[in-house]
Amino acid sequence: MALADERGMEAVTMRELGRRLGVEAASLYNHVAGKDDLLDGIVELVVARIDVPDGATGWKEAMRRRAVSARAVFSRHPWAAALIDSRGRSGAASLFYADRVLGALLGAGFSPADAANAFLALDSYIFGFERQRANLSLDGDVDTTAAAQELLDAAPPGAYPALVRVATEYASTPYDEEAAFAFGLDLILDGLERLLESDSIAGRRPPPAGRS
Amino acid sequence: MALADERGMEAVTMRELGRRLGVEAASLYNHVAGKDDLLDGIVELVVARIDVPDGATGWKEAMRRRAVSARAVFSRHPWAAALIDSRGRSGAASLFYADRVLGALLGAGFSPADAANAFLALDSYIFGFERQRANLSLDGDVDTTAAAQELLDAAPPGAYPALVRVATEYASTPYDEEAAFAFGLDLILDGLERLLESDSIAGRRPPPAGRS
DNA sequence: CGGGTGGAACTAACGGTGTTAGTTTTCTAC
DNA sequence: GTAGAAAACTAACACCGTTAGTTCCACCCG
Repeated sequence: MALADERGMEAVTMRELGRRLGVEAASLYNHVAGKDDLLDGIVELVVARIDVPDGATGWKEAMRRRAVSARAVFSRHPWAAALIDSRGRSGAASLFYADRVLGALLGAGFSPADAANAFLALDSYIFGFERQRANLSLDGDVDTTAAAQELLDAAPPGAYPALVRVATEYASTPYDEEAAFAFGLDLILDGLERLLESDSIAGRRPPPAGRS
Repeated sequence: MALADERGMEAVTMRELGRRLGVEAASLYNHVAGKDDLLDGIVELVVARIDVPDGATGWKEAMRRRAVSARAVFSRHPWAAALIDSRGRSGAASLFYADRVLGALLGAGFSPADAANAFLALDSYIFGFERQRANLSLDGDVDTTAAAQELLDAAPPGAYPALVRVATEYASTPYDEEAAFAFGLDLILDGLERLLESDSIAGRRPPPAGRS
């Protein structure tokens, strides 16, 4: 993880890791089954760092905390989200994580199907947001106003009117990533809350899994 | 793309592609600057296949169409989502795509900041969902009831109660991916609609970018 | 104290990757 | 028919993950 933090994921190679540890690459195979095993271990470590609902706080706050916690982890380790979704998450930490999240949702009154869908929707958003952040801001604090200005300069005069209008906006007022993340997150959380309320009013008729 | 479709992304290598074209690997460099250039080209082709708002249909329907279109493309080319988010999207097709989406949102009355946030939220969800789908169902039609049963068998007896409860549900009734996707999508779209209505009622006071 | 045992390092190599340099073939256009 | 360009070829480089076989060294037991 330290190696990935400092030099990026593409630098974590058996030989480089060995060099880092003062050891030959082949020697690592005494401790790890292979590179896949190594990466799986890293994934487990990362997932274990994400805050997990504790059962005491309400579901909405718990979900929000989980989301911002995941985002904090991904911001500290920009390679983590890409790594996690390039491999399955099937380790103990991942199962524990899923269990706690689903537990919080079931405890709040969601049906099993809705809980699963809510979990999937939230995780899709959280991981998807990170993915977009990672490959448009290139990790690290990019000056978004400068980036917007650059796009304005590079764009052909007539083309992309809407894109230009939005870029103009962000060329003057800086982009607040925290607010952007909260925007979509609250959309989903508020929607889930409304779903929960309408179901409890409707008197426990099993709700359809899909579209309203 | 044909090679990736048939043998997976890890099979698209310079030498294999050359073999496919009856040519040596090094010869490809007469047509492509390098592998990055090649992959960028593939990304452009994929993005160009996603339906783009045409300006005639309402914003909500246009966004939904775009989402299901993207999902259809990703389902035909399971490697595409991972490829796109492993590289930036900066080509002409990507810019065109972004412009059309933002245009539809601006035209519907969203402020530039809200349009950008809505675009980001939707794309985060669309791509994030695909990512999750790809690495838990392993491309192709996995029997989800069997997978759920397998998890039930493998889980330690006492652990993961919530996970087990949800898995039990899906061991009997099969998982409807379409419905699961629509679940989160409608959450976001309905939330955006509500945001739009409340803003237009509130009489054009510039709305905060972030949480409600 | 001495020897055996086992873990963890080493060297060397294999097949595969992207990529480059230099050369040769092939096609097109005058 | 030939000059020149486009695109193929061969050969090689540096790197990757991984394996086989070997050596070293520290610990335990008699």
